[in-house]
Amino acid sequence: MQPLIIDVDTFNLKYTLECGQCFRWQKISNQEYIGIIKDRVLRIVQEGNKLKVYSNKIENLEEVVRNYFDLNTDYKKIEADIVKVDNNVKKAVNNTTGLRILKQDFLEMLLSYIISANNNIPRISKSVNLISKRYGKKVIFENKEYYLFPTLDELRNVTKDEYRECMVGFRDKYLYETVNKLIFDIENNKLNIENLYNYDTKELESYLLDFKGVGQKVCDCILLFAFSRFEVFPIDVWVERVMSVLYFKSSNKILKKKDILEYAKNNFANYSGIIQQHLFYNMREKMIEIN
DNA sequence: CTGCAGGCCGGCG
DNA sequence: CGCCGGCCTGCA
Repeated sequence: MQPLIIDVDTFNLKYTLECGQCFRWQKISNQEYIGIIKDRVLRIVQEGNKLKVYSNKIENLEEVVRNYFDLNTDYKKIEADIVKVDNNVKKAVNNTTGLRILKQDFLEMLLSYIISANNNIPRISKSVNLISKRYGKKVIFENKEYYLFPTLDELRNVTKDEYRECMVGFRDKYLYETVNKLIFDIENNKLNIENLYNYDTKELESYLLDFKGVGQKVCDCILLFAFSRFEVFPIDVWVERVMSVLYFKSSNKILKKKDILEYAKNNFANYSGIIQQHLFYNMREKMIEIN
């Protein structure tokens, strides 16, 4: 088939898909990945400022891709803005320009980041893929099978033990209770998922923190990667490490998450989440030194 | 064999 | 309140 061609600016497919915000994209090469957005499978190739997009489903394809990769937001302007923050940020952003925050599915983010607690990326991917394979719809694309992330309804009758069979370990009960709470809230008119996008960030945060298995870090990841709330700053052990080296090295007192959060709020402000992803990616790929 | 990985919960001081 | 031990699983 003829690919859909999309012109892009300040966009890097590799940095965007490998910065750790998503768990299911398969890497073919540095310029080519296969993954799932909503109800379709896509193979995307980046050639300079062009994306070639192949999919099993053509209708609204450009709109779906533009929305997922947030291509209608002016990242050139955002990056020009955040490089002024300080030299660490400037260096990081220049190394990984075009890294964008995805607009991913809420349910998938909620469950994936619950699974992420005290876990590592290969195992998180494995669990999310198992859950999709067992409960999601099968899609054939280029003669191979793929599985959509299941809907709430498809998860309705899944038991705690069945989650555990997906290798999620002690997080089984959190997934089970979370799915049940979502279904309960919807059926009792306490929740309309579409409406969550209209909540202000504090309101959304307090709703998310009510789920078992969702603490501050998991909550911030959902706010950032599903709801594009760029002002949040998820702090995991890696971010804690890079922040302490870059900004608190001369400090004598014991560093607390609260201190880092306050620093980000004061200095990174409305683009904290984007800066976090650049710093995290740069550190993990050793593009900046942290000793 | 231990230790530990992109935290969270629950119990305790 | 803040602190701390335990936790599935897989890999070093």
